[in-house]
Amino acid sequence: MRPEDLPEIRHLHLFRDMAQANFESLMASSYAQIFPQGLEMIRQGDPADFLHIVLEGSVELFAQWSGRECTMAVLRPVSTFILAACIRDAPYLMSARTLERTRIILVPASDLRAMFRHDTEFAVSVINELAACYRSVVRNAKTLKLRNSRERVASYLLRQSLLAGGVASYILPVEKRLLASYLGMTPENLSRTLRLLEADGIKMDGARVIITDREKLTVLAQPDRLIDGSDEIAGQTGSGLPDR
Amino acid sequence: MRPEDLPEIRHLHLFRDMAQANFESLMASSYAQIFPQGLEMIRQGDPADFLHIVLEGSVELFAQWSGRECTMAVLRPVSTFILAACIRDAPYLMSARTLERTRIILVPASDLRAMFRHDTEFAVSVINELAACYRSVVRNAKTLKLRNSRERVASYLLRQSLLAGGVASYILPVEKRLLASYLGMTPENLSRTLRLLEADGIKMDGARVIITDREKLTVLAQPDRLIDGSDEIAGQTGSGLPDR
DNA sequence: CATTAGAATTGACAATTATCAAGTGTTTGG
DNA sequence: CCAAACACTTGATAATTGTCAATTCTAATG
Repeated sequence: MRPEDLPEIRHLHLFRDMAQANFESLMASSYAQIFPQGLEMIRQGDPADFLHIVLEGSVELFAQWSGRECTMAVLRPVSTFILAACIRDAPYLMSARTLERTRIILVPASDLRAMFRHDTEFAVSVINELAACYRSVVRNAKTLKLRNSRERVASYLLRQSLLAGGVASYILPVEKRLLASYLGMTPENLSRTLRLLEADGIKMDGARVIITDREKLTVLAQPDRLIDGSDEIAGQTGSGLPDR
Repeated sequence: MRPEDLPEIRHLHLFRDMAQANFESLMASSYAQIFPQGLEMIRQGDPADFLHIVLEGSVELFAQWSGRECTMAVLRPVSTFILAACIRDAPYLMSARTLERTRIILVPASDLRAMFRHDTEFAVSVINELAACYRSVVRNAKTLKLRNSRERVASYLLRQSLLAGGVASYILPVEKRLLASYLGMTPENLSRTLRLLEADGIKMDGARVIITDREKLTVLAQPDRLIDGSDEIAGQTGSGLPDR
């Protein structure tokens, strides 16, 4: 692991509050690895031996069943993944593959489990992290069950704009076929839906999204902080989403 | 709270391992409440002030958006709910209503948050509980995205049979319209699907499910421990589901 | 026991979404 | 720069799922 990695990892909520000595001990047993693009680094069902931290590149979490697969999330630096499997010492529920050349830190799950018994501040951080992850998946399930595909696309586009600071135009952060899978639809359906949304305030130009009529898009997307928001730190207002 | 409630609560994984004095302290600030049938006891968006424990009756967790609603889970004794919202001191993401007359213990969220900083064993229990909840929602999201409604129904029916010990016949634990919403479909669609599944090894008689051809149903349902399983305690085999 | 409200079913139909196939565009590696 | 691979789009069609309306069934209540 490079020495310049440590501060970046240390800044993560998960590691921010633990004692320095404990952080160093955890990092001492961890190591970095670089994966080429398109490598399936985690296969669902395998035992969870390492907490993963993305430092560079990007990673797709996906699930498979009966010959089908779907994208569950895309992770970018700096973030951790598959914490829950590590904690429960259980098989991964999702697979992971790199979307580009990616540098990952691997933290042994057993050290992790030992550490939160030893360092209360770290335990509290793990609790907060897991609670946030849980709520994030619940939001996801809500969008899948309550919105149809057109509404999911519209709210996704609006949310991305807000995440980028309310800009009127931005580049999609992922390929469209991957976005389609993430949103629970086929690439063909996404393609047609994006076209149809040109009547509702957006315009596509390749991977560029241009919001031409935010009011109209908002009426369709009905953004909701209990779905599209994220758990902000107390005191921050966050996404600028309405209460309901 | 009744004195006979305490052992039941104490047996929950969440409270099993904490110091007795701490458990008593937590319970001392908690109180019981009885709700009539059909009462909306939690409204999504409200601040999370109490961890809830169902002691008698049953509770539906549901989500609302834009005039629609869907069932997210049904809880029965003895179990806790909305732990994550309490921990993050954030608004509830789901609403809750009683499905029958229900007795609930309310544990103040602030006491809860103070307690896991104070009692390491409790912190570890919270970590394990949250990780299990997270994995449970991920399984849910997987079934929604990877299976069509027929497959969701089939795997639900098979799973319930296995949970009841592999019985060939059992009563549905919830009303069909609620089951439909839980499975992400309309009551009409569920009704028709159940009828169609009579060609695939099941037979319905009111709320009774009769599995007439387990092999055939299994071929359709393709049960998968990474979706239909639950995080068993190490050493136990659990649901009897295949690895893939 | 009769009444009634709500659950469940069924049919007809509409909307949504997926599939298949063909083609266009874009990127990448030799 | 060219060729190949792959993403994306579009059209035609099929499958799935939802909606609306009308019964039938079931369970709770007075």
